[in-house]
Amino acid sequence: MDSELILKSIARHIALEPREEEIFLKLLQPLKIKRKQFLLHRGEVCRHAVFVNSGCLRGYTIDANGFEHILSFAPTGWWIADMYSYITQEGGYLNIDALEDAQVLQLSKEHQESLFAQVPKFERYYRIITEKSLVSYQLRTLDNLSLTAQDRYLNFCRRYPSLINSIPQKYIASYIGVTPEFLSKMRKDMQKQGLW
Amino acid sequence: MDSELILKSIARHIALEPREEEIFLKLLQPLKIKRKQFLLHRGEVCRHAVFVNSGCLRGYTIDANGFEHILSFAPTGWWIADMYSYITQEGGYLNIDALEDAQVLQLSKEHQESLFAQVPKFERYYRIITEKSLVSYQLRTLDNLSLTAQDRYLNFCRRYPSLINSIPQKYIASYIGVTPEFLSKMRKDMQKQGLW
DNA sequence: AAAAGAGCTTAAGGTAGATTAAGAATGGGC
DNA sequence: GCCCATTCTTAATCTACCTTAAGCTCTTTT
Repeated sequence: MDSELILKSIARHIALEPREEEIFLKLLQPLKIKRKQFLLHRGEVCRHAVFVNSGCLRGYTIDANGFEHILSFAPTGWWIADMYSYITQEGGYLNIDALEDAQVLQLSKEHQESLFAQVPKFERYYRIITEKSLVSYQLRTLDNLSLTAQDRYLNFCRRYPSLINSIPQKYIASYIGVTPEFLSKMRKDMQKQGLW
Repeated sequence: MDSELILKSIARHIALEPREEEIFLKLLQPLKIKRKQFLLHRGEVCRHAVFVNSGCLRGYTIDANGFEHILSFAPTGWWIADMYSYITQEGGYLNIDALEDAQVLQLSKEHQESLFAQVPKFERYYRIITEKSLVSYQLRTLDNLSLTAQDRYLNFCRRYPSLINSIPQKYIASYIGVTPEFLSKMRKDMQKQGLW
């Protein structure tokens, strides 16, 4: 099990003793996922929070007309879960699948609670990363309310530079809230305008 | 200082001993705010998380064209802050003001850290309410991506029934992302359709 | 009680972005 | 190295929502 990346991510927020690292790592369950393979289907209970060691996952819904809407990408070094379902342990609303072959580390809800009991410092770690995630969704909400599709796309490019050339463009369209056709047109317009 | 409401809110997530309650309450600073009075201007550092004991506040931005976009309402019993600024203690992007005369309890960032040091259980409380807030912004993001303005309005009515008749309609328009004129038209259409 | 302001409604005309449909380019699986 | 999938592009048409502007209804102020 490759634990270097996740320990580095944690060390950014709390300091662990070797004993505490060991407790934590024992609670993780490694898993390999193939491209297009699902980790979670809508309606299922999300039993694990998932840390991405390599590859890229996405969380998304399908609306009444069959269109996908991507809530989140999880490239290397990010966590992903259906937070609503993970918190309540009731059926969720997200599908989670892999955009590329991926290796992940899973932390079950029960193991997380056990971790909090054994090493209370982890409450702090999860509080802090949840706060950061909250801020990014707040910014995204304001972007959705106030920006044109073109500005949302430019923001996306700034915030996720690594994804621009590694995932199909249609997924970016689905994340920023436009059709693939319109994103294609925007990109052409931006080239003409010399913005690209 | 009226502390009943905030203690009840906390008791829903963690159990406090009388001694711990006392420590907490001493760190709070009560404040009265008049309608239209500002708690925070864009660009300022958000030094306090604010719990609303009575009244209603809102957090919002103003875009490049001078239009307001409401990120959050904070009616009685809710917390509000510019989370980005509160976390980083750098200049923020939100204005926060009162829609009605209000009484609030302020917890400064320094006092919050002191609270975590003295009563680590509070890490858990803030983790949990941050998780819930995160989930509600995730749902809102998906609503913005997948729903029509009319469905977003119906959702708003379901989620904030107390606000529908207590705040001006133009603020609801600004929250769901339409112009006041269009919300007015939608409501008329919904009456005709018998949806109302 | 008049005046001023703030919020709401109505309606005509405009635009960002969706829909539909077709063809072109890419790329993964065998 | 070929084939079928998937993805991307282009363009015409359509629509949800915006803009502008005017008049109306409440409040609040004087």
